[in-house]
Amino acid sequence: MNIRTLCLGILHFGDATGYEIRKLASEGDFSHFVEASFGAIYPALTRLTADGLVAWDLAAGEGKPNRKVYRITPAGRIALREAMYEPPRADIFKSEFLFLCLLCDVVGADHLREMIDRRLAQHHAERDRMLAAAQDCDHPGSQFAIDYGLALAEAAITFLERRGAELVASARRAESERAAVVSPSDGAHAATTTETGQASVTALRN
Amino acid sequence: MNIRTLCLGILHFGDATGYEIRKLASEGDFSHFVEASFGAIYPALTRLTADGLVAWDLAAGEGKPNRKVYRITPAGRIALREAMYEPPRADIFKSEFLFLCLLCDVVGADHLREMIDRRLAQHHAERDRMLAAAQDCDHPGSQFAIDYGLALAEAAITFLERRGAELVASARRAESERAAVVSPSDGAHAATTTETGQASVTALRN
DNA sequence: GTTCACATGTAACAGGTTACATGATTGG
DNA sequence: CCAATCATGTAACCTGTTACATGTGAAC
Repeated sequence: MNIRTLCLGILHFGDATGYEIRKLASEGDFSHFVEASFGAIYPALTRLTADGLVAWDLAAGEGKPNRKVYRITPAGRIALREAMYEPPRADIFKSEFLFLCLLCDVVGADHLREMIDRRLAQHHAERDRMLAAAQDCDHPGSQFAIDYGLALAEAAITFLERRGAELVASARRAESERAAVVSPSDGAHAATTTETGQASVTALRN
Repeated sequence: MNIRTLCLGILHFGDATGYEIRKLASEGDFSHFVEASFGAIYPALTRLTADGLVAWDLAAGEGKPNRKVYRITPAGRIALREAMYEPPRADIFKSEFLFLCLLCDVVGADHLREMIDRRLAQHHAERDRMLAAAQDCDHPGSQFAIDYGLALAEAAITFLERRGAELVASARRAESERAAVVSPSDGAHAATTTETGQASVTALRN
């Protein structure tokens, strides 16, 4: 699904500016399963306007200039409906965090624990946000989507709380094994890192 | 996280060809939280080779030619470790399916039900796959990642089974309301669609 | 004999991100 | 007065996808 369809979907629920659309998509009710940045939204709206699927009015807000309030046109509603009849693509779930967990034996146990705690905190925060959103919401679709996100967040929290410590323990084990092999005494580890590390520092960036 | 890091992570667990890496990333144990295609992996491996982070040997397999078996180098291990110490990006969850649910009142209830059933079937299939993978796996990180995926799949299945019918019912309601407003008698719906639809057909593609 | 799985790679292209550029208003 | 929020937009860049091009061996 492209950004244009996303914009149409958001505008289906009510008029909005590009700024507001981005906010809804990255902080609001839509944020749990879509993504959008300014650089993607503004061009999308321009093109939707050219195609006649949306239109805008300049709102003479209190002093705030250049507020383009977009609305979906009848043609836009039809295009949206059509898009919704194309088979949805498979859900995409990308998790660098899980990748880190998978590679638990290449990082220190302390780092791993910190990452797990941080993720847990994020999930908690997100859950609270969704819980609040679920309250003032009576639209069936939104309710469904929020509750779905809530159910997944709940599951993630439960899992991490139950199994996180276990993973950290195994990382701790790997760590001490590594230390035992590389250097019977302490301190030699850093040396091993710099030895071959010269070429690889930040090699994976850009 | 870029594809190069992904390749390093996979090679950390053992040597593999580009073909195998893609398979692991899109069907194997890694597939639940990463994504990669041939067009991304082969260039990534070429560059990793140039950077000295991986190396390859031509395997003279039984008749099969040109099998480049890649392995991670010591410098590669260090780069991987370094990459794992960068704070992981937030998980990305994109779901066209949930977007469809959100817009339940613009599609027909039958279509919605079909989509939900299909998604349910996909989740079931994926769960079975993960269940099988969890069996022959004793590595703590992999076990953790698989069980995480399993927990989320379970939660999604439970939710969809419990709440799917409800959403379909509300779509059904919206549908009949729409029919009542647009055309008291049946059959006029298609006409409404084509009326303004001319310009919007496939307008959202490309 | 043809389809499937294995196997590698390239090139065009689309799509989106990041950073930049700009400016008003509000609240601490 | 400075930071944050509101508000719009552009351009360079990166990254990855899709489709193409090619070839082998095994199984049906």
